[in-house]
Amino acid sequence: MRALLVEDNPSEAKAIELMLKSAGMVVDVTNYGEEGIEIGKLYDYDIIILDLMLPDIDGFEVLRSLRSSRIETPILILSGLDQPPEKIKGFEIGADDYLTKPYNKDELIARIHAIVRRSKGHAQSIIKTGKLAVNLDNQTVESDGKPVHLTSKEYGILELLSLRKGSTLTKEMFLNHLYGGMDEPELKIIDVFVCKLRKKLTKATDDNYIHTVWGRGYVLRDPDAEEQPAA
Amino acid sequence: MRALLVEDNPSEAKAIELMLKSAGMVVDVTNYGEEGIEIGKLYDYDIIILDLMLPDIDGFEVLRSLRSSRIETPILILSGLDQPPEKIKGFEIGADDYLTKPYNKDELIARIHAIVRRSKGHAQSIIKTGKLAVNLDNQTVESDGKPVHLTSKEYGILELLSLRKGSTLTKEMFLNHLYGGMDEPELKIIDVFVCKLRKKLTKATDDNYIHTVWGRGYVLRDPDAEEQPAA
DNA sequence: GGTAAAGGTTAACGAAAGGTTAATAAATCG
DNA sequence: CGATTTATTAACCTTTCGTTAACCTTTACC
Repeated sequence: MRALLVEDNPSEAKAIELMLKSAGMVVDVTNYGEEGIEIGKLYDYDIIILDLMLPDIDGFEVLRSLRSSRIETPILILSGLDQPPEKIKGFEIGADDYLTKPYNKDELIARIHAIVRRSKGHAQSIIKTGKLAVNLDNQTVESDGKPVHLTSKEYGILELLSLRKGSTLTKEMFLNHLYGGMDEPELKIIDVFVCKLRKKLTKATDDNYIHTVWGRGYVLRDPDAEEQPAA
Repeated sequence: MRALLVEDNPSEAKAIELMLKSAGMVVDVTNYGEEGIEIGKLYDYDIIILDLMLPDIDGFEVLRSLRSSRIETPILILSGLDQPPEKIKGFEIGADDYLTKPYNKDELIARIHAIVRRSKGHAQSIIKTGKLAVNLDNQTVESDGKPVHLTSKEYGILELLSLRKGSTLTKEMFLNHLYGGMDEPELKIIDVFVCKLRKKLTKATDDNYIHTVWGRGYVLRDPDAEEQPAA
């Protein structure tokens, strides 16, 4: 999961960044609203966390600007103010959730998980595909109840496949989901992780869940499913 | 599907080109309005995507020039301006749709698909012919609900046949639909793909959909249909 | 703080899929 | 029948994918 944090206060930013990373997220941080707009448009984040109190631009401006650029990324607003008018204003122009400081870590993480899940059309935080069960909250995977150990990148691949199961995802999308900032490795790394992941999954399930779509990417599909309307 | 993109800003052009290609289109790009007019007349595109803000010529001039040359290719206009007078002016002289920047990728692709479909007289994005169902949006084919795997060129042949089913299409038309720019292979390749495609389709349907019109080309026809009024 | 283990990354190479050409066989027309 | 067009197959080349091993980086633990 890839997140963008827009927070002007550096120490506050660092604190939140650590919270997010401890929950397994890939996090990009900016202390400037303008920059937030810029890179928010540039990359495809799973969520943008936005502090309302920015020095150069009002947080609402960032939100409005992103939305008017048709950026559909879910946005969670953080705020010290608990003023109802502000709150309502924020929701109206398209924020997906609103959290008032001080908030606690677990609540922040839980809300983020819920927003991202719902934005991809999943009501539950456990996504089941055949014998596989991917738990988005604690980033674990089970096969028929037995835990499957995955490394964090392997999990990242499976997470994206699960969130968008049934559709073909390009390697670029995986790269985008797995890495933050500018230091992306080579595309080829995705092949390697898919290979490792497949090996672990077939060992655990005796089935093949990840299908290759030549020249396009990969799809997650339930091998027991009757019919596939195609993606 | 073959598209011509006329966009003066090179980085913008590259971005859009990638979007279109990721949706499986064959794309030619030009950064100049004059050139857009020229190659727009020369080749038979399924759609022309036109940015209004060109350095040498006004986008409307391109549009007007193409239309006055009896080029009926559907044209989608992109624009940074959201001024109603401009908009109306654009539609009046024959644009088929109008999209204001910034737009999002899915919307752009969806509109293009819709325009091309309608320009060939199809209301739905799934074209059914006997047991065959060709899904133009995700480029998949089904026979009685079962997926038929086609390579991208094979699909390209069937796509054009479906879009213009009932009419005889020359090999040149297929070549034109399948390849962009100047690097077209030999005409003969169409025979080869039609052969491969037929083989897959008869295997999947036990029927013959693609008929040869000697000396002219190929037609897609429903084998169960009574009578054919000729193309 | 040093060291082993685990994870991440790159490089390399063979396998597979797709695209193209060329060659040959079959069909159609005059 | 001969000329031309089409059908089919095989061979070839290119791109993409799968897999492994080696190498580097981070983490965890003593």
